[in-house]
Amino acid sequence: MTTTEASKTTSHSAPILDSITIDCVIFGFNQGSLEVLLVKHADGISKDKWGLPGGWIYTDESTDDAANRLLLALTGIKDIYLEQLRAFSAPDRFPVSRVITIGYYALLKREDWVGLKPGATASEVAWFKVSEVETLIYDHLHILEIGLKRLRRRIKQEPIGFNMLPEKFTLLQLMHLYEEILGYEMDKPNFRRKILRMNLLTALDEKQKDVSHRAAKLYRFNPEVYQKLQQKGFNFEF
Amino acid sequence: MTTTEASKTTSHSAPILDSITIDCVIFGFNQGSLEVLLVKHADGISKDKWGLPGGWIYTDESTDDAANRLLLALTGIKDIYLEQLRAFSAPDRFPVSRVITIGYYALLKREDWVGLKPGATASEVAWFKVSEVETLIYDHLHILEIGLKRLRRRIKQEPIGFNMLPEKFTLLQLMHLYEEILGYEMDKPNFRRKILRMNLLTALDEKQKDVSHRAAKLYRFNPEVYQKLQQKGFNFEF
DNA sequence: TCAAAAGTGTTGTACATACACCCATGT
DNA sequence: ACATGGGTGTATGTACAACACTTTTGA
Repeated sequence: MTTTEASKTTSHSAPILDSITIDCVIFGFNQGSLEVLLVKHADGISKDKWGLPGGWIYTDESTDDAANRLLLALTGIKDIYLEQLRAFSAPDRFPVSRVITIGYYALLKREDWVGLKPGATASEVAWFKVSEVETLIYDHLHILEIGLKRLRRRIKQEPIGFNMLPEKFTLLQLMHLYEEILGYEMDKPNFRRKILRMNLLTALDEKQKDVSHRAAKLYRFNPEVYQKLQQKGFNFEF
Repeated sequence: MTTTEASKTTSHSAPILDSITIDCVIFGFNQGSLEVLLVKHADGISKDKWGLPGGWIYTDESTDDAANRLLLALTGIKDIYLEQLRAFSAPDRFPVSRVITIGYYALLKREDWVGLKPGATASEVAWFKVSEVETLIYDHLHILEIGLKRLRRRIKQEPIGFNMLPEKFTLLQLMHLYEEILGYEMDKPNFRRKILRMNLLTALDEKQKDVSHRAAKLYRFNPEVYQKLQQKGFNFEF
C-alpha cells in the first residue's frame, strides 16, 4: 500500500478519515549499513519521487492498527517492531490540502524481507542507506531524521536492536549494529562484557559457519528474561 | 479555552480541522506535590466532569502552535515548556464521533499561575495532586499517565525540572522535585555534588529568607551553559 | 605461517553509595 | 538548648575505558 496524501483512493470499502495519514520509517540493517525502505510514487503530484510508505486510516481502527496494516500489506510480515514517533502538522507540509500525518518507525529483520509482497500496489520499493538519502517528498526527510533520532535514543535505553538482526547472531554483529546506528566505534572486549553481564542473551550450542576465521558463538535475545528484569527495576543502558 | 470534543464551537472565525483535537497535561509543583491543571466541562455530554484542557486546531497553524495558543488562553503565560506526547487514536476514545487527539504536556512555574485568565471561557479550573486523580473524561486519564511517564523519563535525561521551580531555588527544593516525580528518596550530599558537578547551575549571592533554620544558598539554572555542553557531547543524566 | 576475528586479563580512574559529622539560625 | 535543614568529608565498591594479550580457524 503506497497510498499517500497524493491519492486518497483505496481498494478497501471501509470509510477513511480525511486530513490524517500515517507515514512509516522502516529501518533495516544490511552489510554493516543502516537502511530505510522507501517507495516510489506512481502518480499524483509527487510522481516518480521517493518517499516514506504511508496511507490512510480507517474509521474503525487506531493509528497503530493502521500502521500495522500498512506494514503487513507492504512486507507481508506480521508482528513488526513498531513505535509511534509523533504527529507532523506543519500547515504547509502537504501542498494540496491540509493533512496531518502520524509518523511511525519500524524495525525489520532483513532476512524476513522477501521483496515486494505479491499483489501490493506499489510501483517501486527499495532499500536505501540512511546516510545517502538526501531528498524525499513533502516533509518525509524530516520524519526520517526524527525517526533516526528516536532510534538512536531508544537503542541506548531498550534492547530493541535485536529486531534488526537474525534470530541467531554473534556479539560482534550486535556491536557493529550499535556502532552504525550510534555513529561511533566501540571497544570489543568491553562491549562483550557489558552486554553479557545483563544476562539478556542466551548462548547457543552453535557457532558461525563458513567464515574464514575462528567461528564465533551464536546468541539469541531472551525477551522473557528482559521482562522479568524490568519488573525488578532493571534498566537497560548503553 | 476549554473547548473539547464535546463542543466544536469557537469564538474565532478561522476554520478548524474536524476529527483532530489537542489535549494538554499541564504539570506544576506545589508544596512538595506534583499537580496537574484540570478543567470542568460546562456543557456537552461530559457536563460537570473534569478533564484535560484542550481544543481544536486552526487550518493555518501547526499542533504546536495550537497547543501554545490554548495554553496562553488558559493561563495568560507565554513561552511555557511544551512537548508533544503523541497521537491518541482509539476508535472509541470519544463517544460522539471519530476524533483523534494530539496529546501534549507542559511544565508550569506555579508562581506564574495567577488563576484563570480574565475572559477565558472555562467554567472552572483547578489544580489537583496527580496522585489523587482517579477519573477523567474520555481517555484523559490515559493521556495523563503517558504524560507522567514521559515526564519521569525526560527529567532523568534533560534538565527540565527547573521549569516547575521559581527562577531562584535551593538545591533541596530541586531534590524534592526529583523525589516527588521519580517516586523515591535521594541522598542529599550526593545529590548536591552530582548536580553541582555538571556546572549547569549559577550560584547566586543570595540566600533564602524567612526560614526558621539556616538559610540555603539560591541557584539559577543556566540554559546557555547547557547548550554549550550539549554541543560538546555532554549528556545530562540522573 | 599469516591474517582475521574470537575471546580473556589487567589496571587506573571516575563516580555512585552510604553514612558520619559539623554549621547556621530561628524558637 | 534544641530542632531543622544546610553543607562538607570520607571510605567502599562497582563499572567503565584503554589496551595488552592469547586462542582458534581457514587460506
